[in-house]
Amino acid sequence: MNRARTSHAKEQRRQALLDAALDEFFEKGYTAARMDDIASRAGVSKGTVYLYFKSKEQVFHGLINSIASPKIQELEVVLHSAGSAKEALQMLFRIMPMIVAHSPMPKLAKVLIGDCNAFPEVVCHYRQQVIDRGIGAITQLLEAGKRSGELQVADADLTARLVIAPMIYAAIWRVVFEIGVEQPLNVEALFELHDSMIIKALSAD
Amino acid sequence: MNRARTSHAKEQRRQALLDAALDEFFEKGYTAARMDDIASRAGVSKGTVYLYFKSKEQVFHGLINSIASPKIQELEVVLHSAGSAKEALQMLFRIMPMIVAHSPMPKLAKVLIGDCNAFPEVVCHYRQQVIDRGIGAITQLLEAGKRSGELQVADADLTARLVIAPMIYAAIWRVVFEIGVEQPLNVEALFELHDSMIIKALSAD
Amino acid sequence: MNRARTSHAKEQRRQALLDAALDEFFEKGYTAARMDDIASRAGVSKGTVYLYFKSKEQVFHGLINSIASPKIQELEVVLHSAGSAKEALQMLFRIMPMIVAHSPMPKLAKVLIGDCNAFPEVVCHYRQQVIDRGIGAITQLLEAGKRSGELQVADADLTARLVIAPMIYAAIWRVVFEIGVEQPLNVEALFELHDSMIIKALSAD
Amino acid sequence: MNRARTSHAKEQRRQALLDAALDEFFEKGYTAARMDDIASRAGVSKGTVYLYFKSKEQVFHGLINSIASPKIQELEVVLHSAGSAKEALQMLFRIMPMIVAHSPMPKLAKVLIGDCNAFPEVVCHYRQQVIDRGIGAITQLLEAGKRSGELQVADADLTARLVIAPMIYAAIWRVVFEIGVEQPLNVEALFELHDSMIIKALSAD
DNA sequence: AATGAATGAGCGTTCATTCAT
DNA sequence: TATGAATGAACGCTCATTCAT
Repeated sequence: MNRARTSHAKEQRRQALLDAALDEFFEKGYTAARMDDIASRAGVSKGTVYLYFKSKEQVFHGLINSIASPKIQELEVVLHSAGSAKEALQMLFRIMPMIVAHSPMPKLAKVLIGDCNAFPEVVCHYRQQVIDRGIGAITQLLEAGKRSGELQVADADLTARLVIAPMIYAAIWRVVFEIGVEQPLNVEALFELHDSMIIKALSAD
Repeated sequence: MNRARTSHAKEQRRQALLDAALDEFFEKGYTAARMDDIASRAGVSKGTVYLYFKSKEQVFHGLINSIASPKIQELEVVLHSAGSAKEALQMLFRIMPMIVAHSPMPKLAKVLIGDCNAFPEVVCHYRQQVIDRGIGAITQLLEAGKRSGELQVADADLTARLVIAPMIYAAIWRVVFEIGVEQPLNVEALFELHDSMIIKALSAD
Repeated sequence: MNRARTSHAKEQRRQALLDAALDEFFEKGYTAARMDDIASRAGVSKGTVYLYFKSKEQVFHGLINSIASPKIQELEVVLHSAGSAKEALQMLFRIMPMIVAHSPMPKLAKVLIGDCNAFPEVVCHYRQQVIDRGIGAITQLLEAGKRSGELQVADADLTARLVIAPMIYAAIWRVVFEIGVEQPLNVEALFELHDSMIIKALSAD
Repeated sequence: MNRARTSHAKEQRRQALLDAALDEFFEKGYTAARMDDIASRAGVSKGTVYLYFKSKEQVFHGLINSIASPKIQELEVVLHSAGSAKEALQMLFRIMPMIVAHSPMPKLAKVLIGDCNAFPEVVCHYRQQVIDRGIGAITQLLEAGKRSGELQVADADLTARLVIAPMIYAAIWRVVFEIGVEQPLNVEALFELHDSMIIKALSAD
């Protein structure tokens, strides 16, 4: 492979390595993934990986950090831009299938679940920076809906969890059960249904 | 360790090894789990494991088989014993928190998710014998409720998935985010809420 | 297996173990042969072998000792019973194919060759008690024939070696190259030819 | 150990490993030989062996292939270059002691004999490519001598075997009985004697 | 005397990491 | 910066040996 001289080229190569790492970690899990395979998937040789990451563990940390944070900020912005709570929920239910079907989130989730015990700090950090903030944003919108009388919400935090549960379910389903399967889960329809059921369940009588 | 001479004692030891294996696989993942550690967790020496299982892979298969199938049969029986669809759902929502909090299912799920790519046949078999049957049973009860006019169900299969989604969510949550955390998720309350929201969402207007 | 109470029964079982050991050592070599397999081939359990032999090494030694010595004494007797040197040689050439085709010698030779470096004392002992005595006996008969003018012998020791060389060749051939081969070496014919050629080569002009 | 960078240096290192392997297999047998010992005898570490050979078995195959074939072609050429059958035989009897005393053949033969049952395909291949061709070449020269009236040959194939038998004998003798022995077999004299006896035995009356 | 469950040292093999070029 | 040969710790698995019954 020709050399990455500029800092831009280096950043690109670093990203290529992270992409390769995600795929390898996803397919094999952290322990079974081989540095060699990450390297060749990124089109470089084994030693090169160590120019960009100090160790396999650092590749993992780099991977988590590169994916985690940005998405949540987007989410927070989107939810705050909605006029009403129901509108915000509907935006959410339109975003969710996109995340499940067209983002690296399911792969990352699989990796995190599989290797969570090997990286408790990562899990902790991830929970605080991603999960808690995500659930927090939804909790807030539910409480706003409750205050405005728009929604009937008994426990906003638990309700937020029920709101995102199908996303977790669908993400897991995709990465675990849809490897080489002909009939994939209809994610769009699932979230449309979820939308209508949640709206009905939270509507004032 | 004293010897297992009767076939009963041997079966007990086999089970002790499977228990140890579940914990090790759960904590480290299949690849990172060491046969040595499984052995000492079960209180025997390395070589002894191989008296009960031909290989690490066979330990894994033994583990999956020992946990998977029986539970689902129970579920099917329970659901069919209910008088009405709503009653059946309520039984389901009382069972779910038990499964999440007091069965090996969450640990097993974590293992399966983490190592699904290493054992596609296991995943396939598990899906057919456990997942599809579980979702199938719920789908049937929803359709029965629909036929009797008790429930409003647009798509029974997708609805069944939304019914179980919080169980997947809660199971994952427990094993991933509640390692050494002081404030655990209130699973009971979550499923009570899920119960009331699902019932409301499926009720005739 | 029922117990061997009398010392005769014990001796029989010991012999059964040695027979099994010869076959196992022959088929796998000393290192690759498993005590377990020797035991089951003899129809007893693993632990029983250790009632008759202190260790795997002792099984090997027991095996060598049980086969080696007696045969050579027979040979010495036979050769001394002959009227003339040529007669003695002819007896020898009739015995040789029997040894090659119908005695455990080829198997034993294969084992000894394969594991000679692991058991230098055994090899040394075997050479002194079997090989040197065998070659010595033939050397003596050749020298007797030379003294009587019956044979032309330049170097009796080397000639003795040329006399037995085809037996070594045939023994090796059988155990190495005739495993599952349809057309075996015609040992009888080989030694008839050897007989005639040696006689002609050693005859006075 | 410094690195083998050029393909020439790598070929050299591969050869060094094969040399080490021959010695280890010869001394301990295939099963008892340790990859570690092969490595250190070649001056490299354990892992390095696996850069050159996929497995212990492949080391064995590599060893057989590296030694077997070339020698026989030489032999065929040499025998065909002789003016007469007797001349050819004499050349053969001058080559034989060289092979026994100064080639790896005796060591290789010992290894092959000791582990023939573990590698039946190797034995089969070796027999066809080396043994049968070697015996075939000698058979042909004997038949040529017979046709020209130079030699009296009853059965060319069996005679060829008697011609080479002392080489097998001497090779075995060397590797089995001359480990740490002061008085080695006089191989030169043995083959001189064999020469004269064979010539006499095959001469027309 | 016989069994076979248990042990643990030992070996083949893998792979993260290093480093000379 | 990039390479890939070399290393050696680590792990799955085997099997000679022990010992309680």
